[in-house]
Amino acid sequence: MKPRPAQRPRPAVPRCERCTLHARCLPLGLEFDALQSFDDIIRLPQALKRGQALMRQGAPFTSLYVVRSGSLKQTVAQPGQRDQVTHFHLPGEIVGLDAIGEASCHGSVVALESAFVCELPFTRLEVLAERLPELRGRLYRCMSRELRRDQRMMCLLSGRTADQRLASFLLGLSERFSARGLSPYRFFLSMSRSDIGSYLGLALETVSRVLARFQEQGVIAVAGRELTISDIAALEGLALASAPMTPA
Amino acid sequence: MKPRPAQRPRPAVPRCERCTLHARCLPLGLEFDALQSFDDIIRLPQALKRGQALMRQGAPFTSLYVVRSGSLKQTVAQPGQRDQVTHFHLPGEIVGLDAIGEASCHGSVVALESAFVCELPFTRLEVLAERLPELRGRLYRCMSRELRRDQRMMCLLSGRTADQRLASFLLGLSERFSARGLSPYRFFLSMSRSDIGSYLGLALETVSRVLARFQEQGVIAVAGRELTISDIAALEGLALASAPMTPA
DNA sequence: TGAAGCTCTTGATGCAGGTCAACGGAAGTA
DNA sequence: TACTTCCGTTGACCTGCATCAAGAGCTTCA
Repeated sequence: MKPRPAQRPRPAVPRCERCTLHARCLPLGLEFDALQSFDDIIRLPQALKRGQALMRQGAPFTSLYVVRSGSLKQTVAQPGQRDQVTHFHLPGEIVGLDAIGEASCHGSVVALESAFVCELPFTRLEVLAERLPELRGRLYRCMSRELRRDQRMMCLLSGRTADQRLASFLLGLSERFSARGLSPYRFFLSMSRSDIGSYLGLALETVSRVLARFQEQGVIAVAGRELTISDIAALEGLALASAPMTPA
Repeated sequence: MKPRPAQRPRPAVPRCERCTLHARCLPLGLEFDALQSFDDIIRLPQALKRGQALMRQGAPFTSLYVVRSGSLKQTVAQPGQRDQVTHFHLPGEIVGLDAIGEASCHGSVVALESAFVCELPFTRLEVLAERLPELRGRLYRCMSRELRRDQRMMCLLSGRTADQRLASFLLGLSERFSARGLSPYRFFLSMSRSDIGSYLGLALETVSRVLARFQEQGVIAVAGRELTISDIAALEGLALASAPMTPA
């Protein structure tokens, strides 16, 4: 028998611990030793170029991935329709939770810009979770959070106006960026208007128009894909209020 | 110290095993012994009357529930808007997965008709999952399946016509009933038109009109809440095709 | 340098479905 | 039995957004 090929010399400090995303990532809360074990099962960060696929719908499911930098979109092919964007994945977020227990990937995931991802082979993750209750809990919580996020999305898609959808979308991005230590007011939209439209259930023209209108109203400033939120309170108002709402 | 109050005499055959839903429920695949332990942590089935709440949004989260009979709806309160229906729970389905890792319930869950539910105190479930890898896997898989279901819902809500939404909804119900050994062609809608509308992002009037039209077309027959699918192939067609679609 | 893609914007038009309104039937209740 | 409330249906109207279309920057590549 050959020696285990994946056996790597352990660094003195776990690599995860030195990762800038550590505070936001799956292994958060693991003890030193546990973190070492976790480190051992991670496959070295993979680089993805813009447009490159991380997984393809229907391909065998083997691993979860954590976004380390860059961003990706998840799409599902619709029979007889255009593909639909179901998620945008930002740094620190986990890709593939929706394929657990399935043989194959549920959607395709493509890089929107240059990106790095860490691979977590799922069977090894399961084995590790066997002895690390902390890790198990983290996994459950990640999935549960994802469920809540999807539900919020369902609420958004069901019976909200284009303005509300866009406003919520921008606020959501702002929150996610700021949680990762980036500016909540100024960020880059790595996705196209068409992607945003697909995600929000709007035509790309509508996305463009609404952004233009928000800009006219002085709520945001857009220049191509560079976005600045000028008046976050107003944006929050737009996300909630139906246009001519009579405040109770 | 008092003896453990929850200690009940174990029946010779686990109660779960005798449950008609066993083949569809969480403990599926557990060994005899594991099933006994599982049995031990279940709280006796609770009866709910129509309109009675199983959990309220914001209340402390303590337990998962499995629907044993009847049906429930989950709603989330929207700031300044009408409550929105996010799920219908049928027998064999688990309620509360979206609250795991949270202190409080994410939505309210109300019985749509007389119903029975089994309560699974979550902390005890976690302890049990510690020694039952099978159970852990089941839980992951349930959550993952839920994620996929929500995603399908998001796709449905985003850019599908009222006809497609209704058709998919009815097919989904049909499938879920048939998976539980009930007729896929004839079932009772325990939810109101308004609930369906809220769930599908449509006005209740639209739900009513579309159902009427489906009936005219001979695809279904509706009498109040009694529904019959007369032509399931046609219904599947309606679920997919956009009205004047040019098949590529 | 120009041609061929793109992505994005902006304008004009039409329709699916929301909203308002009125009514009939069923179920609960006094 | 009548009274109230809720639910479902149907009609009329109107609006938000999709769709179609044209053109303007931007890359990319030969």
